[in-house]
Amino acid sequence: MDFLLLEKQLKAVADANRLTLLSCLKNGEVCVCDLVDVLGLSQPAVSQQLKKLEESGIITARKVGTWKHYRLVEDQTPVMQAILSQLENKSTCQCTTECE
Amino acid sequence: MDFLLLEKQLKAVADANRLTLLSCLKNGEVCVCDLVDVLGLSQPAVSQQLKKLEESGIITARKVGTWKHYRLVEDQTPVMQAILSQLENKSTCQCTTECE
DNA sequence: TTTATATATAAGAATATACTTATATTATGA
DNA sequence: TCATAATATAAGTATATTCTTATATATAAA
Repeated sequence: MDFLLLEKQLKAVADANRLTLLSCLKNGEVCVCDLVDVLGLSQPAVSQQLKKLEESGIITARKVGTWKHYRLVEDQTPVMQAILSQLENKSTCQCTTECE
Repeated sequence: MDFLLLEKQLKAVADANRLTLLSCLKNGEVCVCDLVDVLGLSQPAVSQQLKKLEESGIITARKVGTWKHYRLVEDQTPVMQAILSQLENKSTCQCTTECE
């Protein structure tokens, strides 16, 4: 694991809101609108947080109509595996809208 | 591991200079003056970085005369163990001054 | 087409972070 | 006790981060 990727991923997760987002995604895909409800921030703020996690290779997304479903990347680094295993599984923020 | 400690430790390590400091400490105790040489920053800057790592429970120190020797805390969290194991062992920055 | 909905991007402001230089503290040794 | 050395703290500045509101984009549905 290279140093720059390690630093980038650590910066991405070193934030309470983004750790909460990851907790929500432990159970599977969640769409942005549900994550907005969980964090209680504006929609653009959540979108920006998700972008940061995506750009560091921790999460990925697929579009379903106008929705966008984010999920954890399957292949996580050892450090990310350790971090994710410490997060509680927030199944409450499961995708509520009917998903394809 | 509680969420707040996790966030605090992640914030502490999410920085290239502080990751480098941890690399230096993997081999054992190092005094501040040697760490200053490694980072190439001012002495106060390094002192502040060390403080941040100490306050999050990752490193600790002992005084030896006017020197202060920092080292990794023995009992690391699983997340910190994973992070530390990814860092290269920078033995170059071993304490050069004769230590007690 | 037009309208509505979900999400992303842009711009700007508030706050946090990480340096710098100057100074304080503490221990040693002359 | 005075001077020196190692480290810490304080204050200020530059930069980065993280929100907000406004606007753009893309899809779906009327």
